Amino acid sequence: MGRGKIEIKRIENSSNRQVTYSKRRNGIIKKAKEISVLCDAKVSLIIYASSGKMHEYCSDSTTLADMLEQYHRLSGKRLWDAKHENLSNEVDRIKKENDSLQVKLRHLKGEDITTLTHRELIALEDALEQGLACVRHQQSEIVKTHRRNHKMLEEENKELNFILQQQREMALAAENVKEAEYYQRLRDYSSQAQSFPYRVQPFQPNLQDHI
Amino acid sequence: MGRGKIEIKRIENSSNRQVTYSKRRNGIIKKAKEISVLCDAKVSLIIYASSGKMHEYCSDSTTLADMLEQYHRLSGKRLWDAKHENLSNEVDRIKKENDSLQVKLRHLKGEDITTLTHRELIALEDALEQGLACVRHQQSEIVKTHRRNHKMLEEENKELNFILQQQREMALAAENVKEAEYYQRLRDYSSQAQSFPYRVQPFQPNLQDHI
DNA sequence: AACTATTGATAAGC
DNA sequence: TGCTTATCAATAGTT
Repeated sequence: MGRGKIEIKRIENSSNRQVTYSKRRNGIIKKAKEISVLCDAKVSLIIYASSGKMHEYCSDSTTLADMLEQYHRLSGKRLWDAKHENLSNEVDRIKKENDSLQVKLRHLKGEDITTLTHRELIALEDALEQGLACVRHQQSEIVKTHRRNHKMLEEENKELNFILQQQREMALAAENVKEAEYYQRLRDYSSQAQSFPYRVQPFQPNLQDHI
Repeated sequence: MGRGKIEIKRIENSSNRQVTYSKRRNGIIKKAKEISVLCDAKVSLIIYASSGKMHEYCSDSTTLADMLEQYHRLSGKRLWDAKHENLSNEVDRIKKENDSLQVKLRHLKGEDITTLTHRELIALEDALEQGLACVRHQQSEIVKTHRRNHKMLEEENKELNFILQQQREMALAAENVKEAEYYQRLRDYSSQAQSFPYRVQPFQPNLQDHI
């Protein structure tokens, strides 16, 4: 279509090629739009010119990512890079490991063991016994530690009580001293007031008994 | 182009739409091939019909994966990042789950339990005891089954031996009958051959003793 | 980029 | 689907 027929082979004239590219590119994109509207189709179109410039078209109803997702599902071909595939493999690997761990865990809990052989059951029993021994040992360790702590606290308590007692006694002694001084001053005052030479106060031999 | 002009909007008649889709799809793919040859361009075209069927075209000189790689580089848009991130997250999630399972397993085996509280140790002990009970029960079940099977085999064996013995006896009896017949014929012959009125043959009272 | 003669695509019909 | 054909659309070459 055009002023003359053309052979479908590379256009050697660079500017002609460029012009044809531009015209036909628009043509294809228009066609893509039309088919997507007319026929309710999803179209994804990517064109790279030899110059390196890129043009793309994607139906309004979808995205390129969606298209590729569907492509992946329908064709089974993998378009993603190696990294993606590695991740995918890793997920599979870890999932398998997970399953295996879950099975082991269930076996140790005594679940799903009807399919095990006698030999496997014996190994399981051994493992459980050893685990139980360790756990009980640890429990007794904890009890021991608790006891030790308890004893230490008790002793500390005793010591603190002792110190407290000492402090109280010291405070009491100070009080007595003050009291003694008070009476002394009273005596001084009396002797002064009465202008009498001397008078002996009653002695107090056991201060502790007052507490 | 065609017998009449058409409006660019969804074709409601389903079979018309299907026919138009097919024709135009071929048209676009032809155009794509032409531009890629004429203008040295790389073209990638993916079309999904509303029916779900997929058609694709990709220039001979390249692959879809290459095209997307270039797309990635030229547009900067990341088509599979979301997917990638999802996978990455899933890997993390499963790894964590894995770790937790490993820890549980180690605890049940009595390892790494020094950091556990007394309460946790008690729970662990309970779990181990229950597991042990299940495993031992299963072991005894297996032993029971083995015993039962053993007994059955013994009985079957006995029965087979009995049947075999019977067959031997029957075979022996049959053999004796044949032998008796043989001697009878011999007797008959002798008495006939001598054409003598009668002559008593030596009697054989205990045939069995000959065997 | 606009024009247009010409070819190519395709809508309708079978 | 495939074929045909009248008609319209795309575009090659020109300006």
